[in-house]
Amino acid sequence: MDAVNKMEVLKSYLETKGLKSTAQRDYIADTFFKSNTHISLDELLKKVKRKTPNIGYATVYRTMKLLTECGLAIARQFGDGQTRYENLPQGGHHDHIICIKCSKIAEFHNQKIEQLQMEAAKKLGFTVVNHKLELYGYCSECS
Amino acid sequence: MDAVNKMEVLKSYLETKGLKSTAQRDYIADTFFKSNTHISLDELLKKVKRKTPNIGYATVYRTMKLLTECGLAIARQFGDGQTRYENLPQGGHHDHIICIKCSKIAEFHNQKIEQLQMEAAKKLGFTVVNHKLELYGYCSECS
DNA sequence: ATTGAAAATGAAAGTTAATATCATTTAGCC
DNA sequence: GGCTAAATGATATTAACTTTCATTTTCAAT
Repeated sequence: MDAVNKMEVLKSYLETKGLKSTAQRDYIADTFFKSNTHISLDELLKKVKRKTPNIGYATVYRTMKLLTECGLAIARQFGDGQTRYENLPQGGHHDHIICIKCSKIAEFHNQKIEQLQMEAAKKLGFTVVNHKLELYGYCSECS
Repeated sequence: MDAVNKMEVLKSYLETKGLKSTAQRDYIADTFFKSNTHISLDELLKKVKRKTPNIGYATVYRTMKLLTECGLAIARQFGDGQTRYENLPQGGHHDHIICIKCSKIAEFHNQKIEQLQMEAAKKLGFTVVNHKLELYGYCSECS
């Protein structure tokens, strides 16, 4: 799903909820959808303010809350005390590795790990539908 | 590793760091080691205050920071805005698989998965010191 | 056992991020 | 265009975490 499609999903979500659409919210959402990192509210606000300096923190906060609510964003906490919002990746699911010193986040995907997960779950009688895998360590610059 | 062993690990950690041992810290640590849930600072403070009402929040905070530092506790955030501390389970590290219908939690451990994690991290220049793996799905009774 | 330096404590203050409030503005239906 | 509900932006509040500081305690060296 690309940014344009996501905007459409958002639009129809607003309609079903009887909410109004505004230039600010659209711009915040669009900026978020075009970002490819795990972005915090402050970072997103800064980005948005470049073109629209009068947008307030509260509006960014409320927009991200809305996007999280309708599944277009995922709120994540990596332990540095800040909530980061994950834009649903184009290539589907991925896992994270987080530097415990500088908080840098890298992404990876390993099919074999996922297969082993399924097998481990099966042994316990479970059927996996989703998972969360986070590695914590030191990045090349901090080790 | 049981509570007694953990106290010993803590003690030797304090020694190597040149830190002093105190009744308060020992009691907080012991209380934590004997807990089996993911406990928050407030909860732990409350527990500790039952027998030692004059212990302060800051001391609990500092003790848990210390335990996290030396690997005897793991700080986790489940998205409710509170940090919870996980007591290292007796059987060593394990991962969780959670039933999304009945919330049953099973535990498993797979050495091969951990190895693949290390490898994936290495490719990205990271050194792993810790990880978090949670599978979500249906247990045998709910599937 | 006494002493002195370094660390620990507890209370309180400071910090940070998240959330709520409120007066004003805006969207969208009539 | 006018009306009503929602949105906005600034600010205030809250909650959790972290630091500060005066006092107390530990422990190693007498």
